[in-house]
This record gives sequence, C-alpha cells and structure tokens, in this order.
Amino acid sequence: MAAVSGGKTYHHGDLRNALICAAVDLATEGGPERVVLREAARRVGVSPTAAYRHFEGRGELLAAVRDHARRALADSMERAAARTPGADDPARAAEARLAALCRGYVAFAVEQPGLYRSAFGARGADTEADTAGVEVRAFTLLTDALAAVAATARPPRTARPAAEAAAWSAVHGLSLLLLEGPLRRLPAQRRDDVVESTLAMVVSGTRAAR
Amino acid sequence: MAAVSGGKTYHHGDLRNALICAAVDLATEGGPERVVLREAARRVGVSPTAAYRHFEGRGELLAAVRDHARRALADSMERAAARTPGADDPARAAEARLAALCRGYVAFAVEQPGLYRSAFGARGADTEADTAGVEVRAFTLLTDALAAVAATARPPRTARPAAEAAAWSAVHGLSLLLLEGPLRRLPAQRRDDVVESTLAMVVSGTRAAR
DNA sequence: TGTACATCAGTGAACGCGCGTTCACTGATGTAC
DNA sequence: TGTACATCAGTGAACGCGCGTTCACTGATGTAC
Repeated sequence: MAAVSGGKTYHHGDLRNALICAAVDLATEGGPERVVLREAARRVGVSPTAAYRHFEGRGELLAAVRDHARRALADSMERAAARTPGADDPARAAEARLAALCRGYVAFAVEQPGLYRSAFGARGADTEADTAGVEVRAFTLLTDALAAVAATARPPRTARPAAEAAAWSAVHGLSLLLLEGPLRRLPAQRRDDVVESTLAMVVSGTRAAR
Repeated sequence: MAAVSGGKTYHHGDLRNALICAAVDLATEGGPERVVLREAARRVGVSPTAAYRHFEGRGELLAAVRDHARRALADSMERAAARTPGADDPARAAEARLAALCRGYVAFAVEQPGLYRSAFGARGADTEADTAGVEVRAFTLLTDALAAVAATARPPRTARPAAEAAAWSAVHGLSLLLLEGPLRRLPAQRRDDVVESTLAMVVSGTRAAR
C-alpha cells in the first residue's frame, strides 16, 4: 500500500498510520478476518502492546480499514466514470455514467476482493456514525446517477422510490457472487456477459416507468 | 432444528446426523464462523474426537451445513411461490411467480441470517462438485421463472443471456445489504419499499427488450 | 446356546497454535526554571 | 546553557482462551463356530 507515512519526528513518527497501512495490507491479502492486531504490529516492527497507544483494540483498527476500503471503492467508481467518454444526448450520457459507476464498483470488488469485503462485512465493529459515515459516497454516487437518468428520460420522471437501493443491491450481489459465490469460477467471457446483463437490468429497470 | 435423528441402534445411533444438526444450529445462531467442531460435539454430548469418526475435519462439517442451508433457501423460495395466488393471464402469472420466488429468497435471508450466510460464504471449503451441487436449486428456480416471463411476453422473446445471474445478483445483494450491510438499520416500512423496488427492477429489467 | 474374537465407535489427555489484552517497566522527548 | 522533571511512546513477559487435531486407549456391538 502506498502509505502516507509522515516523517519520523517522534519515537516511531507515525505509528498510528503505519499500523493502519499494515492492516489495510492484511485486508487486501485476505479480507477482514485476516486483520490481526498482532500481525499488523509485527509488520511495522513494533510490539503488539504499542498498538494500544493508538487504538482501543482490534475493533478500532478494523474500523479504520473499513473506512479506507469504502473510500477506495468510491474512488474506483469515480475513476471508471471519468474514463467514460461523454455523449451529446444528455439521456445517453446519464445512462453511460450510471453504467460506468456500476462497472467501477464491480471492478473494485473483483480486483481487490479482500478490501472490498472489508468495506462491508465488518460485523459488530460498527459505530453509531456508520449510517452517515464514509460509506455513503458509493451510495451517493449511485443515487445521483440514477436521479440523472430519471430526469433526462422522456418524458422526465422522478426516480422510483428506493431505486438506488435496488441498483446498489444488484452491483453488490453481483460482486459477491463473482467473488466468493457460485459464479466464482466463471470464465472471463461469461463473466463479462453477466456484468453487462446486470447493468442492462439496472439501467432499463430505471428507465422503465413503474 | 427439527432433526431427522434415526433410532439409537448403535453406540450413539446417528452421531453423524446429530453433529450436523448441532452444526446447523450453530450456523443459525451465528453464521458459518460459529460452526466449531468442538462446540458441536459438546452439544451432542460427545468428545471432540468422536467427530473424526464421521468427518474428515471441520471443513467437511461446514460443507454439510452449507448444503443444508442451500436446500432450506430453495425451500423458502418454493413455499413463497406456492402461497402466491395464480393469475389467469399467463404473463402476469409468470411475473407473479418470479416476484414470489425472489421474495422467498430475501425472506429466508432476513429470517435466517446465519444460515443464509452459511449457504454461500464458505470460503475454501468448496469441493469440486460445488458448481453442479445442491446450490443450483435456488438458481434453477430463478432461471426457469425468468424464462417463463420472457416466453409469455408479447411479443414472446428469449430471455436476455445471463439474465438469471443478474436477477440472482439483485436478490443476493439486497439480502446482504439488509443483513449486514448499510441497509441493516432500515425501518420496516422503508425495507419493504426497497424490496419491492428491487423486485420491480428485476421484473421490468426482464420484460424490457435488450 | 455359549464362547472367542474382530471390529467399530467412542473416550480423555495432550499437542501446538495464535489470538486479544494487561501488567509493570523503561527509555526517549520535550519543558520549566 | 544546564539540569530536574513530567510526559509520552514504546518494551517484554505473561494471562487465559478456545480452537483443530492426534495419540493410545477402552468398552460395546456383532459374528463365526
């Protein structure tokens, strides 16, 4: 992981960040269950006890990893959208952006499975700030894109209520089925079919009137 | 768990099944990670070693739980479909059945979260028979229902390729977001909106031509 | 029907493992005078 | 500029825990004669 590790001003310098980076590496390698406080300390070259100067315990370290993963997921979506060429027709452009965001979502899951799983499945480690926290960015991106598709439709409509949750469900489920579910062993060609088919469902499900 | 525990013909009688039942209980309580060989043996009242007469190890026990969970999932879907009243119009009937199957899927996930998670996330415990195994029933149900919707559409069409994977993705993702994702704390009313919205996306995404 | 024996399904103690966390501590850094 | 002291960030050993798995064993069941 390309860490933003500050200068070594104090004993270690920036142990908190160093531990988070190590933990993110662990999550990248094997998902949230591989995030182990002792191992993170080991990798940084520090005793396990030292971590307790910076975190209340394993849960807090895991939460930091989760936030990082959620940010990375949203970044992947935005990158995918930025790569997509615009269109003159605003309706087409809106649909293209929605599809691109979804592709970025699935791509992140497939390329960074461990990190992706760490973004959500952290059972029990949630704080109260969870619902309003970092996570929302991926969701906000989808919501806005869906609203844009609805607004540019002819005739323009408001988006179906909870349509963003439906879209999110589709990409989330697709990601997990590809990652660790029964679609895991799909050959690349079929995999692309499945991805495109799901995106088509999301877009046309949005386009269609209720 | 309502176990099919045979007569006590031998020492224990049917230790293998008893252990599976205990393991299924554990999974029901806390998901696959709570399936612990020692604890299953403890609940049956038997030494941990005894389990090795019937299973190669923890992995095999977990696989048995997974198969059970997959069967229960498909049962839930079929029950939901059976409860749904038929319709005269075959197109409507096909759509109603598809929606009912999806509802049964999500209902199982919400009512039996631990078991539901055990049906899929069993990383590493997969055998070669995985792709062709028990799991397929839930998938087959969806596939057939989707084909029926496509066939009864006017004009009749063939289903979009990989449409069944898209539909599966939607209900799977929805289930997980409701279960352990950011939609976990949704109030019941909003939750129903989300479910219905997702089902509408699945159905209309199927109905719409490519 | 009775007895010797093979087999099979259990037991109980122990193994090594790695975990999260706590304890009393020490050595480096910064600060007041 | 020098010294005493508070603070802060680290150490190292140890805790209890529960896990999966293996070992040599024992007692119950079924079978051959």
